[in-house]
Amino acid sequence: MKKMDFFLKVYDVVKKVPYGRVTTYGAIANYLGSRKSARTVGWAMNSSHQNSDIPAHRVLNRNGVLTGKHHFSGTNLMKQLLENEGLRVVDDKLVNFNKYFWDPSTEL
DNA sequence: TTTCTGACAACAA
DNA sequence: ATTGTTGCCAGAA
Repeated sequence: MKKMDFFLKVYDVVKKVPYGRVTTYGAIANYLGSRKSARTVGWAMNSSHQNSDIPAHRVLNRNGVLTGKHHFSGTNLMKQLLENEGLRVVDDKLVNFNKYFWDPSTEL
């Protein structure tokens, strides 16, 4: 296993998130083996911005809140992307989050 | 090299 | 229920 194994796994999982679905940092971290590495998942996303085609807008925190929206190009780009996939966002939070939640541990 | 921080989340008090 | 601390990994100072 290489050093950046964690990053690669994160990328891989995020890229497999189906259209119109979302997942969380914790879910990915848990799938990778450690639920506490959720932070690192977010870090991977930050890095992914300049590396690959990662749908980072589909990754939210456990509350379904667009925590990382501020890191996107615009202020509401992340929100727009989600709405573009048929989702609904109110007050930087995904509506029916539980319904759209895609857990790699369960569905992959 | 040591220390701090960061798109989070769980546990303790 | 709310607040504070701890764990995880990688990068910057």
